[in-house]
Amino acid sequence: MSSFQGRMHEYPSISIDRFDRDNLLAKAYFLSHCHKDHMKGLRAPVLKRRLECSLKLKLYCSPVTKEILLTSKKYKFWENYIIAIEVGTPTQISLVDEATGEKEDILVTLLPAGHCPGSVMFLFEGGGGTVLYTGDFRLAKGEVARMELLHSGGRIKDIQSVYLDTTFCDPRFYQIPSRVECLNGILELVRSWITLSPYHVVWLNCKAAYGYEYLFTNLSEEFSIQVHLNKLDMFHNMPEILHHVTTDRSTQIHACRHPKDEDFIRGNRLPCGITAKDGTPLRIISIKPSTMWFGERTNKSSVIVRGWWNELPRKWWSLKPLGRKCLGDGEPMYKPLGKLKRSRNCFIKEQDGDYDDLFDDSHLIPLKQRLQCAPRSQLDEENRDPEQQREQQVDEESVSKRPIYVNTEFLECEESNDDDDNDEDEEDKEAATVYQKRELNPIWKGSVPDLSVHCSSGGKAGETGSPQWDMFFKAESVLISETEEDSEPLREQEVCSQSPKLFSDSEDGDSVHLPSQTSSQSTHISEQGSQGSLFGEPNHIPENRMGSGKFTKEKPPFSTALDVEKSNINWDVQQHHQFHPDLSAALLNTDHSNSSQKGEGQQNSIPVFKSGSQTSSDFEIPLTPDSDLPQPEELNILYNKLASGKTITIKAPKQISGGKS
DNA sequence: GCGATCAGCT
DNA sequence: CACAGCTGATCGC
Repeated sequence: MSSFQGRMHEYPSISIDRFDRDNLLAKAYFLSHCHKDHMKGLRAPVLKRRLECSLKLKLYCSPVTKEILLTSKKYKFWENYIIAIEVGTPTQISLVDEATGEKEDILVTLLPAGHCPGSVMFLFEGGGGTVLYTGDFRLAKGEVARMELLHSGGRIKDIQSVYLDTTFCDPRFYQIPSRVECLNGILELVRSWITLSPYHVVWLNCKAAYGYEYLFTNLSEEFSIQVHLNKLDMFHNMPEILHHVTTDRSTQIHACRHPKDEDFIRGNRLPCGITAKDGTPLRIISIKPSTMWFGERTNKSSVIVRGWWNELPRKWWSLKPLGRKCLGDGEPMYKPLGKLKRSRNCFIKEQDGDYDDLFDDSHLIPLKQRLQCAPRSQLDEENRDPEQQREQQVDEESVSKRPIYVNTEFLECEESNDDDDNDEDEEDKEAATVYQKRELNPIWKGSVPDLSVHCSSGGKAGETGSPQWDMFFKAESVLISETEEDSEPLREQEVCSQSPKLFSDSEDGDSVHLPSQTSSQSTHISEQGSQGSLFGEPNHIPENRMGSGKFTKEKPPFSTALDVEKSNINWDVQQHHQFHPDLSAALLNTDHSNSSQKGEGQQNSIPVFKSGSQTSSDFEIPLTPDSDLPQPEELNILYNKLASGKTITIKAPKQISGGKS
């Protein structure tokens, strides 16, 4: 849940992404995107009543957000109160006090946020100054810098405040792979799986309602296989998406949901209940896209974790991510991080007393967690560690060149509008306040053009260097788990497109009834809906944004926002069915050799398959206390049995007293 | 019956 | 932790 309460200091009469409590008195509403945690109160009867009594009250959002919102019956009553604003089109809005008739004009500009279809940031300009509300956003390095509407007269606009979600402004997310990297990895994994046989299917475990569409469309494009979804109506005016998704269950790529879909997958069934016509059990892997994953572990050796999850007793490891201490008791709040400075490091305290305490309690945070990111000119070049210098070099290659001065509670930064450093000594411009979502999120990174973060952390983030994500994402081999059942080896056959005849549409007792499965839905593409960019593309699409290679054929909507959040994929890959003797025999040898190379020094690692030339297969998850560790001999026996296709019986884990069953 | 809140889960 | 949800229980209207 976003902790932003809906209102900004500068424009307290408008509400953004919150529609309850005090926000009921707003003169205008703004919705950045259609995720539930940004829609609190939006369907409340009290708000509906207020709408009906008002002549002026409107909700402003992007055309795509409007489309999505009105698709839902629960929000249909908004129909006459929504005004869609095209992305990248500064629009004047009058805020009218209906009691007194007082009027205030503000200019609002929607900027592409790259978070999910229709998602935008709001730039407000008016009597209260220029403020930017980012909402949830995901933008590649340099992408904001290219937004012309954040510039004026060749310079960045004087942004007084940035209202920012700092969820991923944390050293733990010291590097998140790009959408392209994640997409490449997923494509290869899916390719390696679905080409094995028509019975090999993929389930995309996508929790959020929107934000994975780029994944669906790229998968569909690459393999000419539409992705199965429960319903498509929200996309009926979005042909770029609609073309790649289907309600026809007879496909090898699924993103369908069911209230108990995890149970379905554990039982080797797809949430939609589809089965192969000839009764052959499907072989399902689940892929769980996750950005949080990249913050949950500091030592990431492999993004792809294959097999074993169901078969080994759970007591052998703990899957809990590393915990994080939380300061205070608290209700997370948006609080000012500090002043965004043009060129100096001096901090101007917010006059509002509510924030005075913010800058006095940085001592609460262990020194190690503090980030002191001084401007380059202030850094002692010789004293910086190699990692720091390396990061500096990386940053220098980017458009953004200016560092931000960061500590745990506030940051100061410099702004540059050009590529040189000529404004080092520039006078202070109007300061900007950056609001952060949680007190523990210390880093603010480049929401304003031409800002970058140069950090040296005392924590672990800087110790291991930046991961090379492309290495993690290479799917070289597949480890397949086993079950007690003996299965007939499958014919390996090329699969280049879906095989509709393969699957049975008849609903057996266990299958799921999906309400909206009409054949017309999967084929009908409306041509009426040119509602702006589905992914909030900038006014101009930078050349070479997508690099080279296999993405050159991508369509524009996906070439502009393919670079940050949801696409950070953790392939929590689970294999949920029978062991394929031939394949596994070959692959298990690989695993075995990897495990052998590890030696005794790393016994608390889960065996995983590694990519490319990497030989280490560490995946460091702490052991559950008092658990037994499988000895190498046991593993050898296990591997050999698996390799030869024998049945393996796993002992039930011991009950740990006091623990959950 | 509905909405709000909370706990629990993924 | 928290991403973006969901379900179920409880309480008040």
